[in-house]
Amino acid sequence: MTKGIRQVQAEKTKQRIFKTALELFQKKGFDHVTVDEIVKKSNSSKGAFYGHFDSKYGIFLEKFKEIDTFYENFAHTIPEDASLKEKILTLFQGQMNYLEHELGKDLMRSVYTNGLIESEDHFFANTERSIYKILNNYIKKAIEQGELVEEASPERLAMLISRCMRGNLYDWIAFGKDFNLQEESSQFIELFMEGILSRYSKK
Amino acid sequence: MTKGIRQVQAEKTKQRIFKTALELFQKKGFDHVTVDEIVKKSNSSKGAFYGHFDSKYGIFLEKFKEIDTFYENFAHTIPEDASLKEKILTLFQGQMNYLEHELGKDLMRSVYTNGLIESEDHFFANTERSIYKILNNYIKKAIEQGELVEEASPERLAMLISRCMRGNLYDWIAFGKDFNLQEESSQFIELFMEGILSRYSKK
DNA sequence: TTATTATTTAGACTATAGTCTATGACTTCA
DNA sequence: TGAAGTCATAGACTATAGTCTAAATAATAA
Repeated sequence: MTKGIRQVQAEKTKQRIFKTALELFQKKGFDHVTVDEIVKKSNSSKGAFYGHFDSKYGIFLEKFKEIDTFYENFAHTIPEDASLKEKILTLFQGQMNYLEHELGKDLMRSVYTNGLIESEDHFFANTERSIYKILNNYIKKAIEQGELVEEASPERLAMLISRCMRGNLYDWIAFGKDFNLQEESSQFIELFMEGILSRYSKK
Repeated sequence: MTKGIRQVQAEKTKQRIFKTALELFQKKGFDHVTVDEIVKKSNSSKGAFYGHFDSKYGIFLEKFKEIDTFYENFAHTIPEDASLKEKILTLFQGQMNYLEHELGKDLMRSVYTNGLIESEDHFFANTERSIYKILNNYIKKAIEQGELVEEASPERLAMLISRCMRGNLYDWIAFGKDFNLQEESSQFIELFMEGILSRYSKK
């Protein structure tokens, strides 16, 4: 079943809006770009814009979804036989590096602001599925291999660990330039993993 | 030096706006109350409103500052001779209980959204001075009494611990009704403290 | 092929946060 | 005591995110 002319046209419009918007955001910062401006520069219209995206934030969310691809690729580069702690530290470093340098603070600010908006579907529950899966697998494997006791709940621990990520990212966005994301989050997760191990490892 | 009629009048106006706004927020939720509505119902004006508050959020921030009083009172109720872990767990519980039941999720949502806005002065650095001081004192005392090694930096650990608070509060706001704030943050901080102790205590 | 329906887009319109300026009333100081 | 300055407030105005309706045209059915 081939795509009709219409769908192709619509997709083109969407991409035009998307690219123009990201360019403008990059150049002037999210808050200094208006929807009217995006629409004008991309030769489209409000109708088209809101037909394709839920909001100005929506543009970012679209971009943010690329993170899933990153996670999946990155997870493959971590050796299977590393310890749970090593795996998670490496994942943290890779993630923070990616978020800081590929996506950037402005985009992350939008993502985190958006996460706070009241809505039925839990934002992070949807957007970060990949990371939960990866964490889950690591923990399950650690239990199977006797690194952690049976009582440790993978879902629960994955949630707590991902919360560490959010805490560090929040502070990075909130505390501004003096905050070294890589350094801070490494230290943080190392302490937290220490706690998990001291509680849940078969000593 | 007594206050002139003007200052008294201005303070009255401010309080009228403040109370009316909080009432309306309570009744209809932050997002469903307009500044025009607040101004009209409080028999004041836009000029007065923005003369007294920076923004609609500003109202909340004003209320949020009361938290300092809470911290100071609460800290006194914790026995001096408790262990560091006990002190911090108790503080967490008290704080989360206060935030959930006294200030409420809507207000906290505003505070956390506001914390993400780009600005020179670090929002949490200013608003949460009290909590840093309290945490700092606890940790210093723990070092003095030999609970923790000398190398532990009170400022650093206080920052990390307060980050745990922010992480849990963020998730509470983001993940909606299924999130038990008390339970979640107790578990979280317990693991984190375990990590701190396993790293920094003179075993 | 023609008629009907659905989709995409244009752009006017609405809602609302925040700005700006004028005004009048207190305060200060000669 | 009155002139000059300052402060608090009113409310019109601006900026901009998001809604709504209609028009154009592709897809589908008869």
